[in-house]
Amino acid sequence: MTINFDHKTPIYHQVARIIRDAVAAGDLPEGEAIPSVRQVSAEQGLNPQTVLNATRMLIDEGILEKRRGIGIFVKKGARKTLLGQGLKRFEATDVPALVHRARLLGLSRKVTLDLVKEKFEE
Amino acid sequence: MTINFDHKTPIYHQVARIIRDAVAAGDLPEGEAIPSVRQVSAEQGLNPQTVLNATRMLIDEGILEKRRGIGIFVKKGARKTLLGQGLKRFEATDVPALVHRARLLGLSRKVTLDLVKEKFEE
Amino acid sequence: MTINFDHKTPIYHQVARIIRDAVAAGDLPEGEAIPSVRQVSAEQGLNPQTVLNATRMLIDEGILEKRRGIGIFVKKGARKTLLGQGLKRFEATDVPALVHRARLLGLSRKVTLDLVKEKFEE
Amino acid sequence: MTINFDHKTPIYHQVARIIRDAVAAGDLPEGEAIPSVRQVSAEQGLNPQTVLNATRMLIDEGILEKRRGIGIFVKKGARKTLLGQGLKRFEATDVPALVHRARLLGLSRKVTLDLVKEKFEE
DNA sequence: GTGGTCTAGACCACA
DNA sequence: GTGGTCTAGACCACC
Repeated sequence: MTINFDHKTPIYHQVARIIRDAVAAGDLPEGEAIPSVRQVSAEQGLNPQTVLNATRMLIDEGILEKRRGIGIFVKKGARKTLLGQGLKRFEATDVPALVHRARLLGLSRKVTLDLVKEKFEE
Repeated sequence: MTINFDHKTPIYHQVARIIRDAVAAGDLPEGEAIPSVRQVSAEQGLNPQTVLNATRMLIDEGILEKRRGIGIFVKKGARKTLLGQGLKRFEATDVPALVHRARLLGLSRKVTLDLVKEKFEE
Repeated sequence: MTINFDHKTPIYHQVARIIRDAVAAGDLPEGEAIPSVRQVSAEQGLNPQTVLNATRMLIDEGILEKRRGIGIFVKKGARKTLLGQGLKRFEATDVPALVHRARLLGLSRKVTLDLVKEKFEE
Repeated sequence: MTINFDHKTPIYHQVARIIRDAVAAGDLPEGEAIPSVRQVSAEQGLNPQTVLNATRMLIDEGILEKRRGIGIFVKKGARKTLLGQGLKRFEATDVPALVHRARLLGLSRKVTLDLVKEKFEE
């Protein structure tokens, strides 16, 4: 769990990404509570507001849900939601972006595929 | 040459990107002057400072160079620099990021390669 | 901390110089935040942009680093970097330039050394 | 005779420096005409105005003199003037600046003198 | 004509 | 609170 403070990407995005990955990987099981905002902010040296921003983002995305007075929980079906969103984004954004860049660089289809294949085998 | 004022990426980044692409594509030949800051700012309805921000960025990157009192020129070797940087980034960052995401989604090598291949053929 | 508004060297260069010297002297310790852009601009009667120009310069030089939403900090190793750069410049540029000028003026080695020695003792 | 177009120092300063050095070295003898503005600007790819700026500067300094309709000449006593100015500047500006920098770097008198001595012997 | 610098004042995202 | 970006408008040195 590493936060990059000088990075261009906002810290609350980084926190949200870490939580998302933990849910997708099953480290934060569905239906269970996530660590409290207070705890996370203290452990990581973050402003509580920043951590709250991250959870708010994930609640909006339908990954987490707040139960008043108790805590924040991983929503039922969160993993499925995450994987679905991820796949959609992968097909509609990530792959096209890669192909676009490959074309700008003048790379052939074969060279590009070889690079991806090679990386996959590492 | 279109600037998106609503987009969250800073205008001067967009301008820099446009110039970079024009240099990489050879539309702005090496050794030649680029349009003056004032001309661009007038044409695009931008503040000269904003355009200057973009050129400063590209000068720092070694793509452009100033000649006192005359204007801003495309540096010799700029295309090579750009393509080199781009290729390096493609191999070291873009492809690994794609593969990483594919793995998180549980996509097989074959499925991923098919998605890329398909996009390439569009 | 004095800014000379009449001097021909840009104000933001003067500000950068002041910060550099403060870091080199240890007045701004490594890892600590420097005074905020707004504070400095208010105290010195400068435009925030002008102060920002100086900090941008020093960030590019690797002396300072930003932490999102918190402030600008003296980078670890900044003093060493500064003194290293300074010494390198002193040996490779300043001393040769002095000797070159002495030779153009037809000054002997002894006379030159005496001038330096004398100045040192003031 | 090399002009650095991207250098921070103005081109007309560079031109003036070249002429000054040529006079001091005797390559442009006192009483003789210097190459015409037109010729220099054509040969070096400079704006005539730029070359004029340099000569005007040197006329102000008492190094050159204009003879209407004939050309620009090296003034009698120019070498002496140059060497005098140079010596004055050397003592009052160059040496103190070097010593100041040495002190900022924490260099002792001995180390500094050794550096100068060493450079002198090259 | 070119870019360089500075000011004043505004709005925004982030912590 | 922090810095980031943008605009409008001014003056300057340089070529």
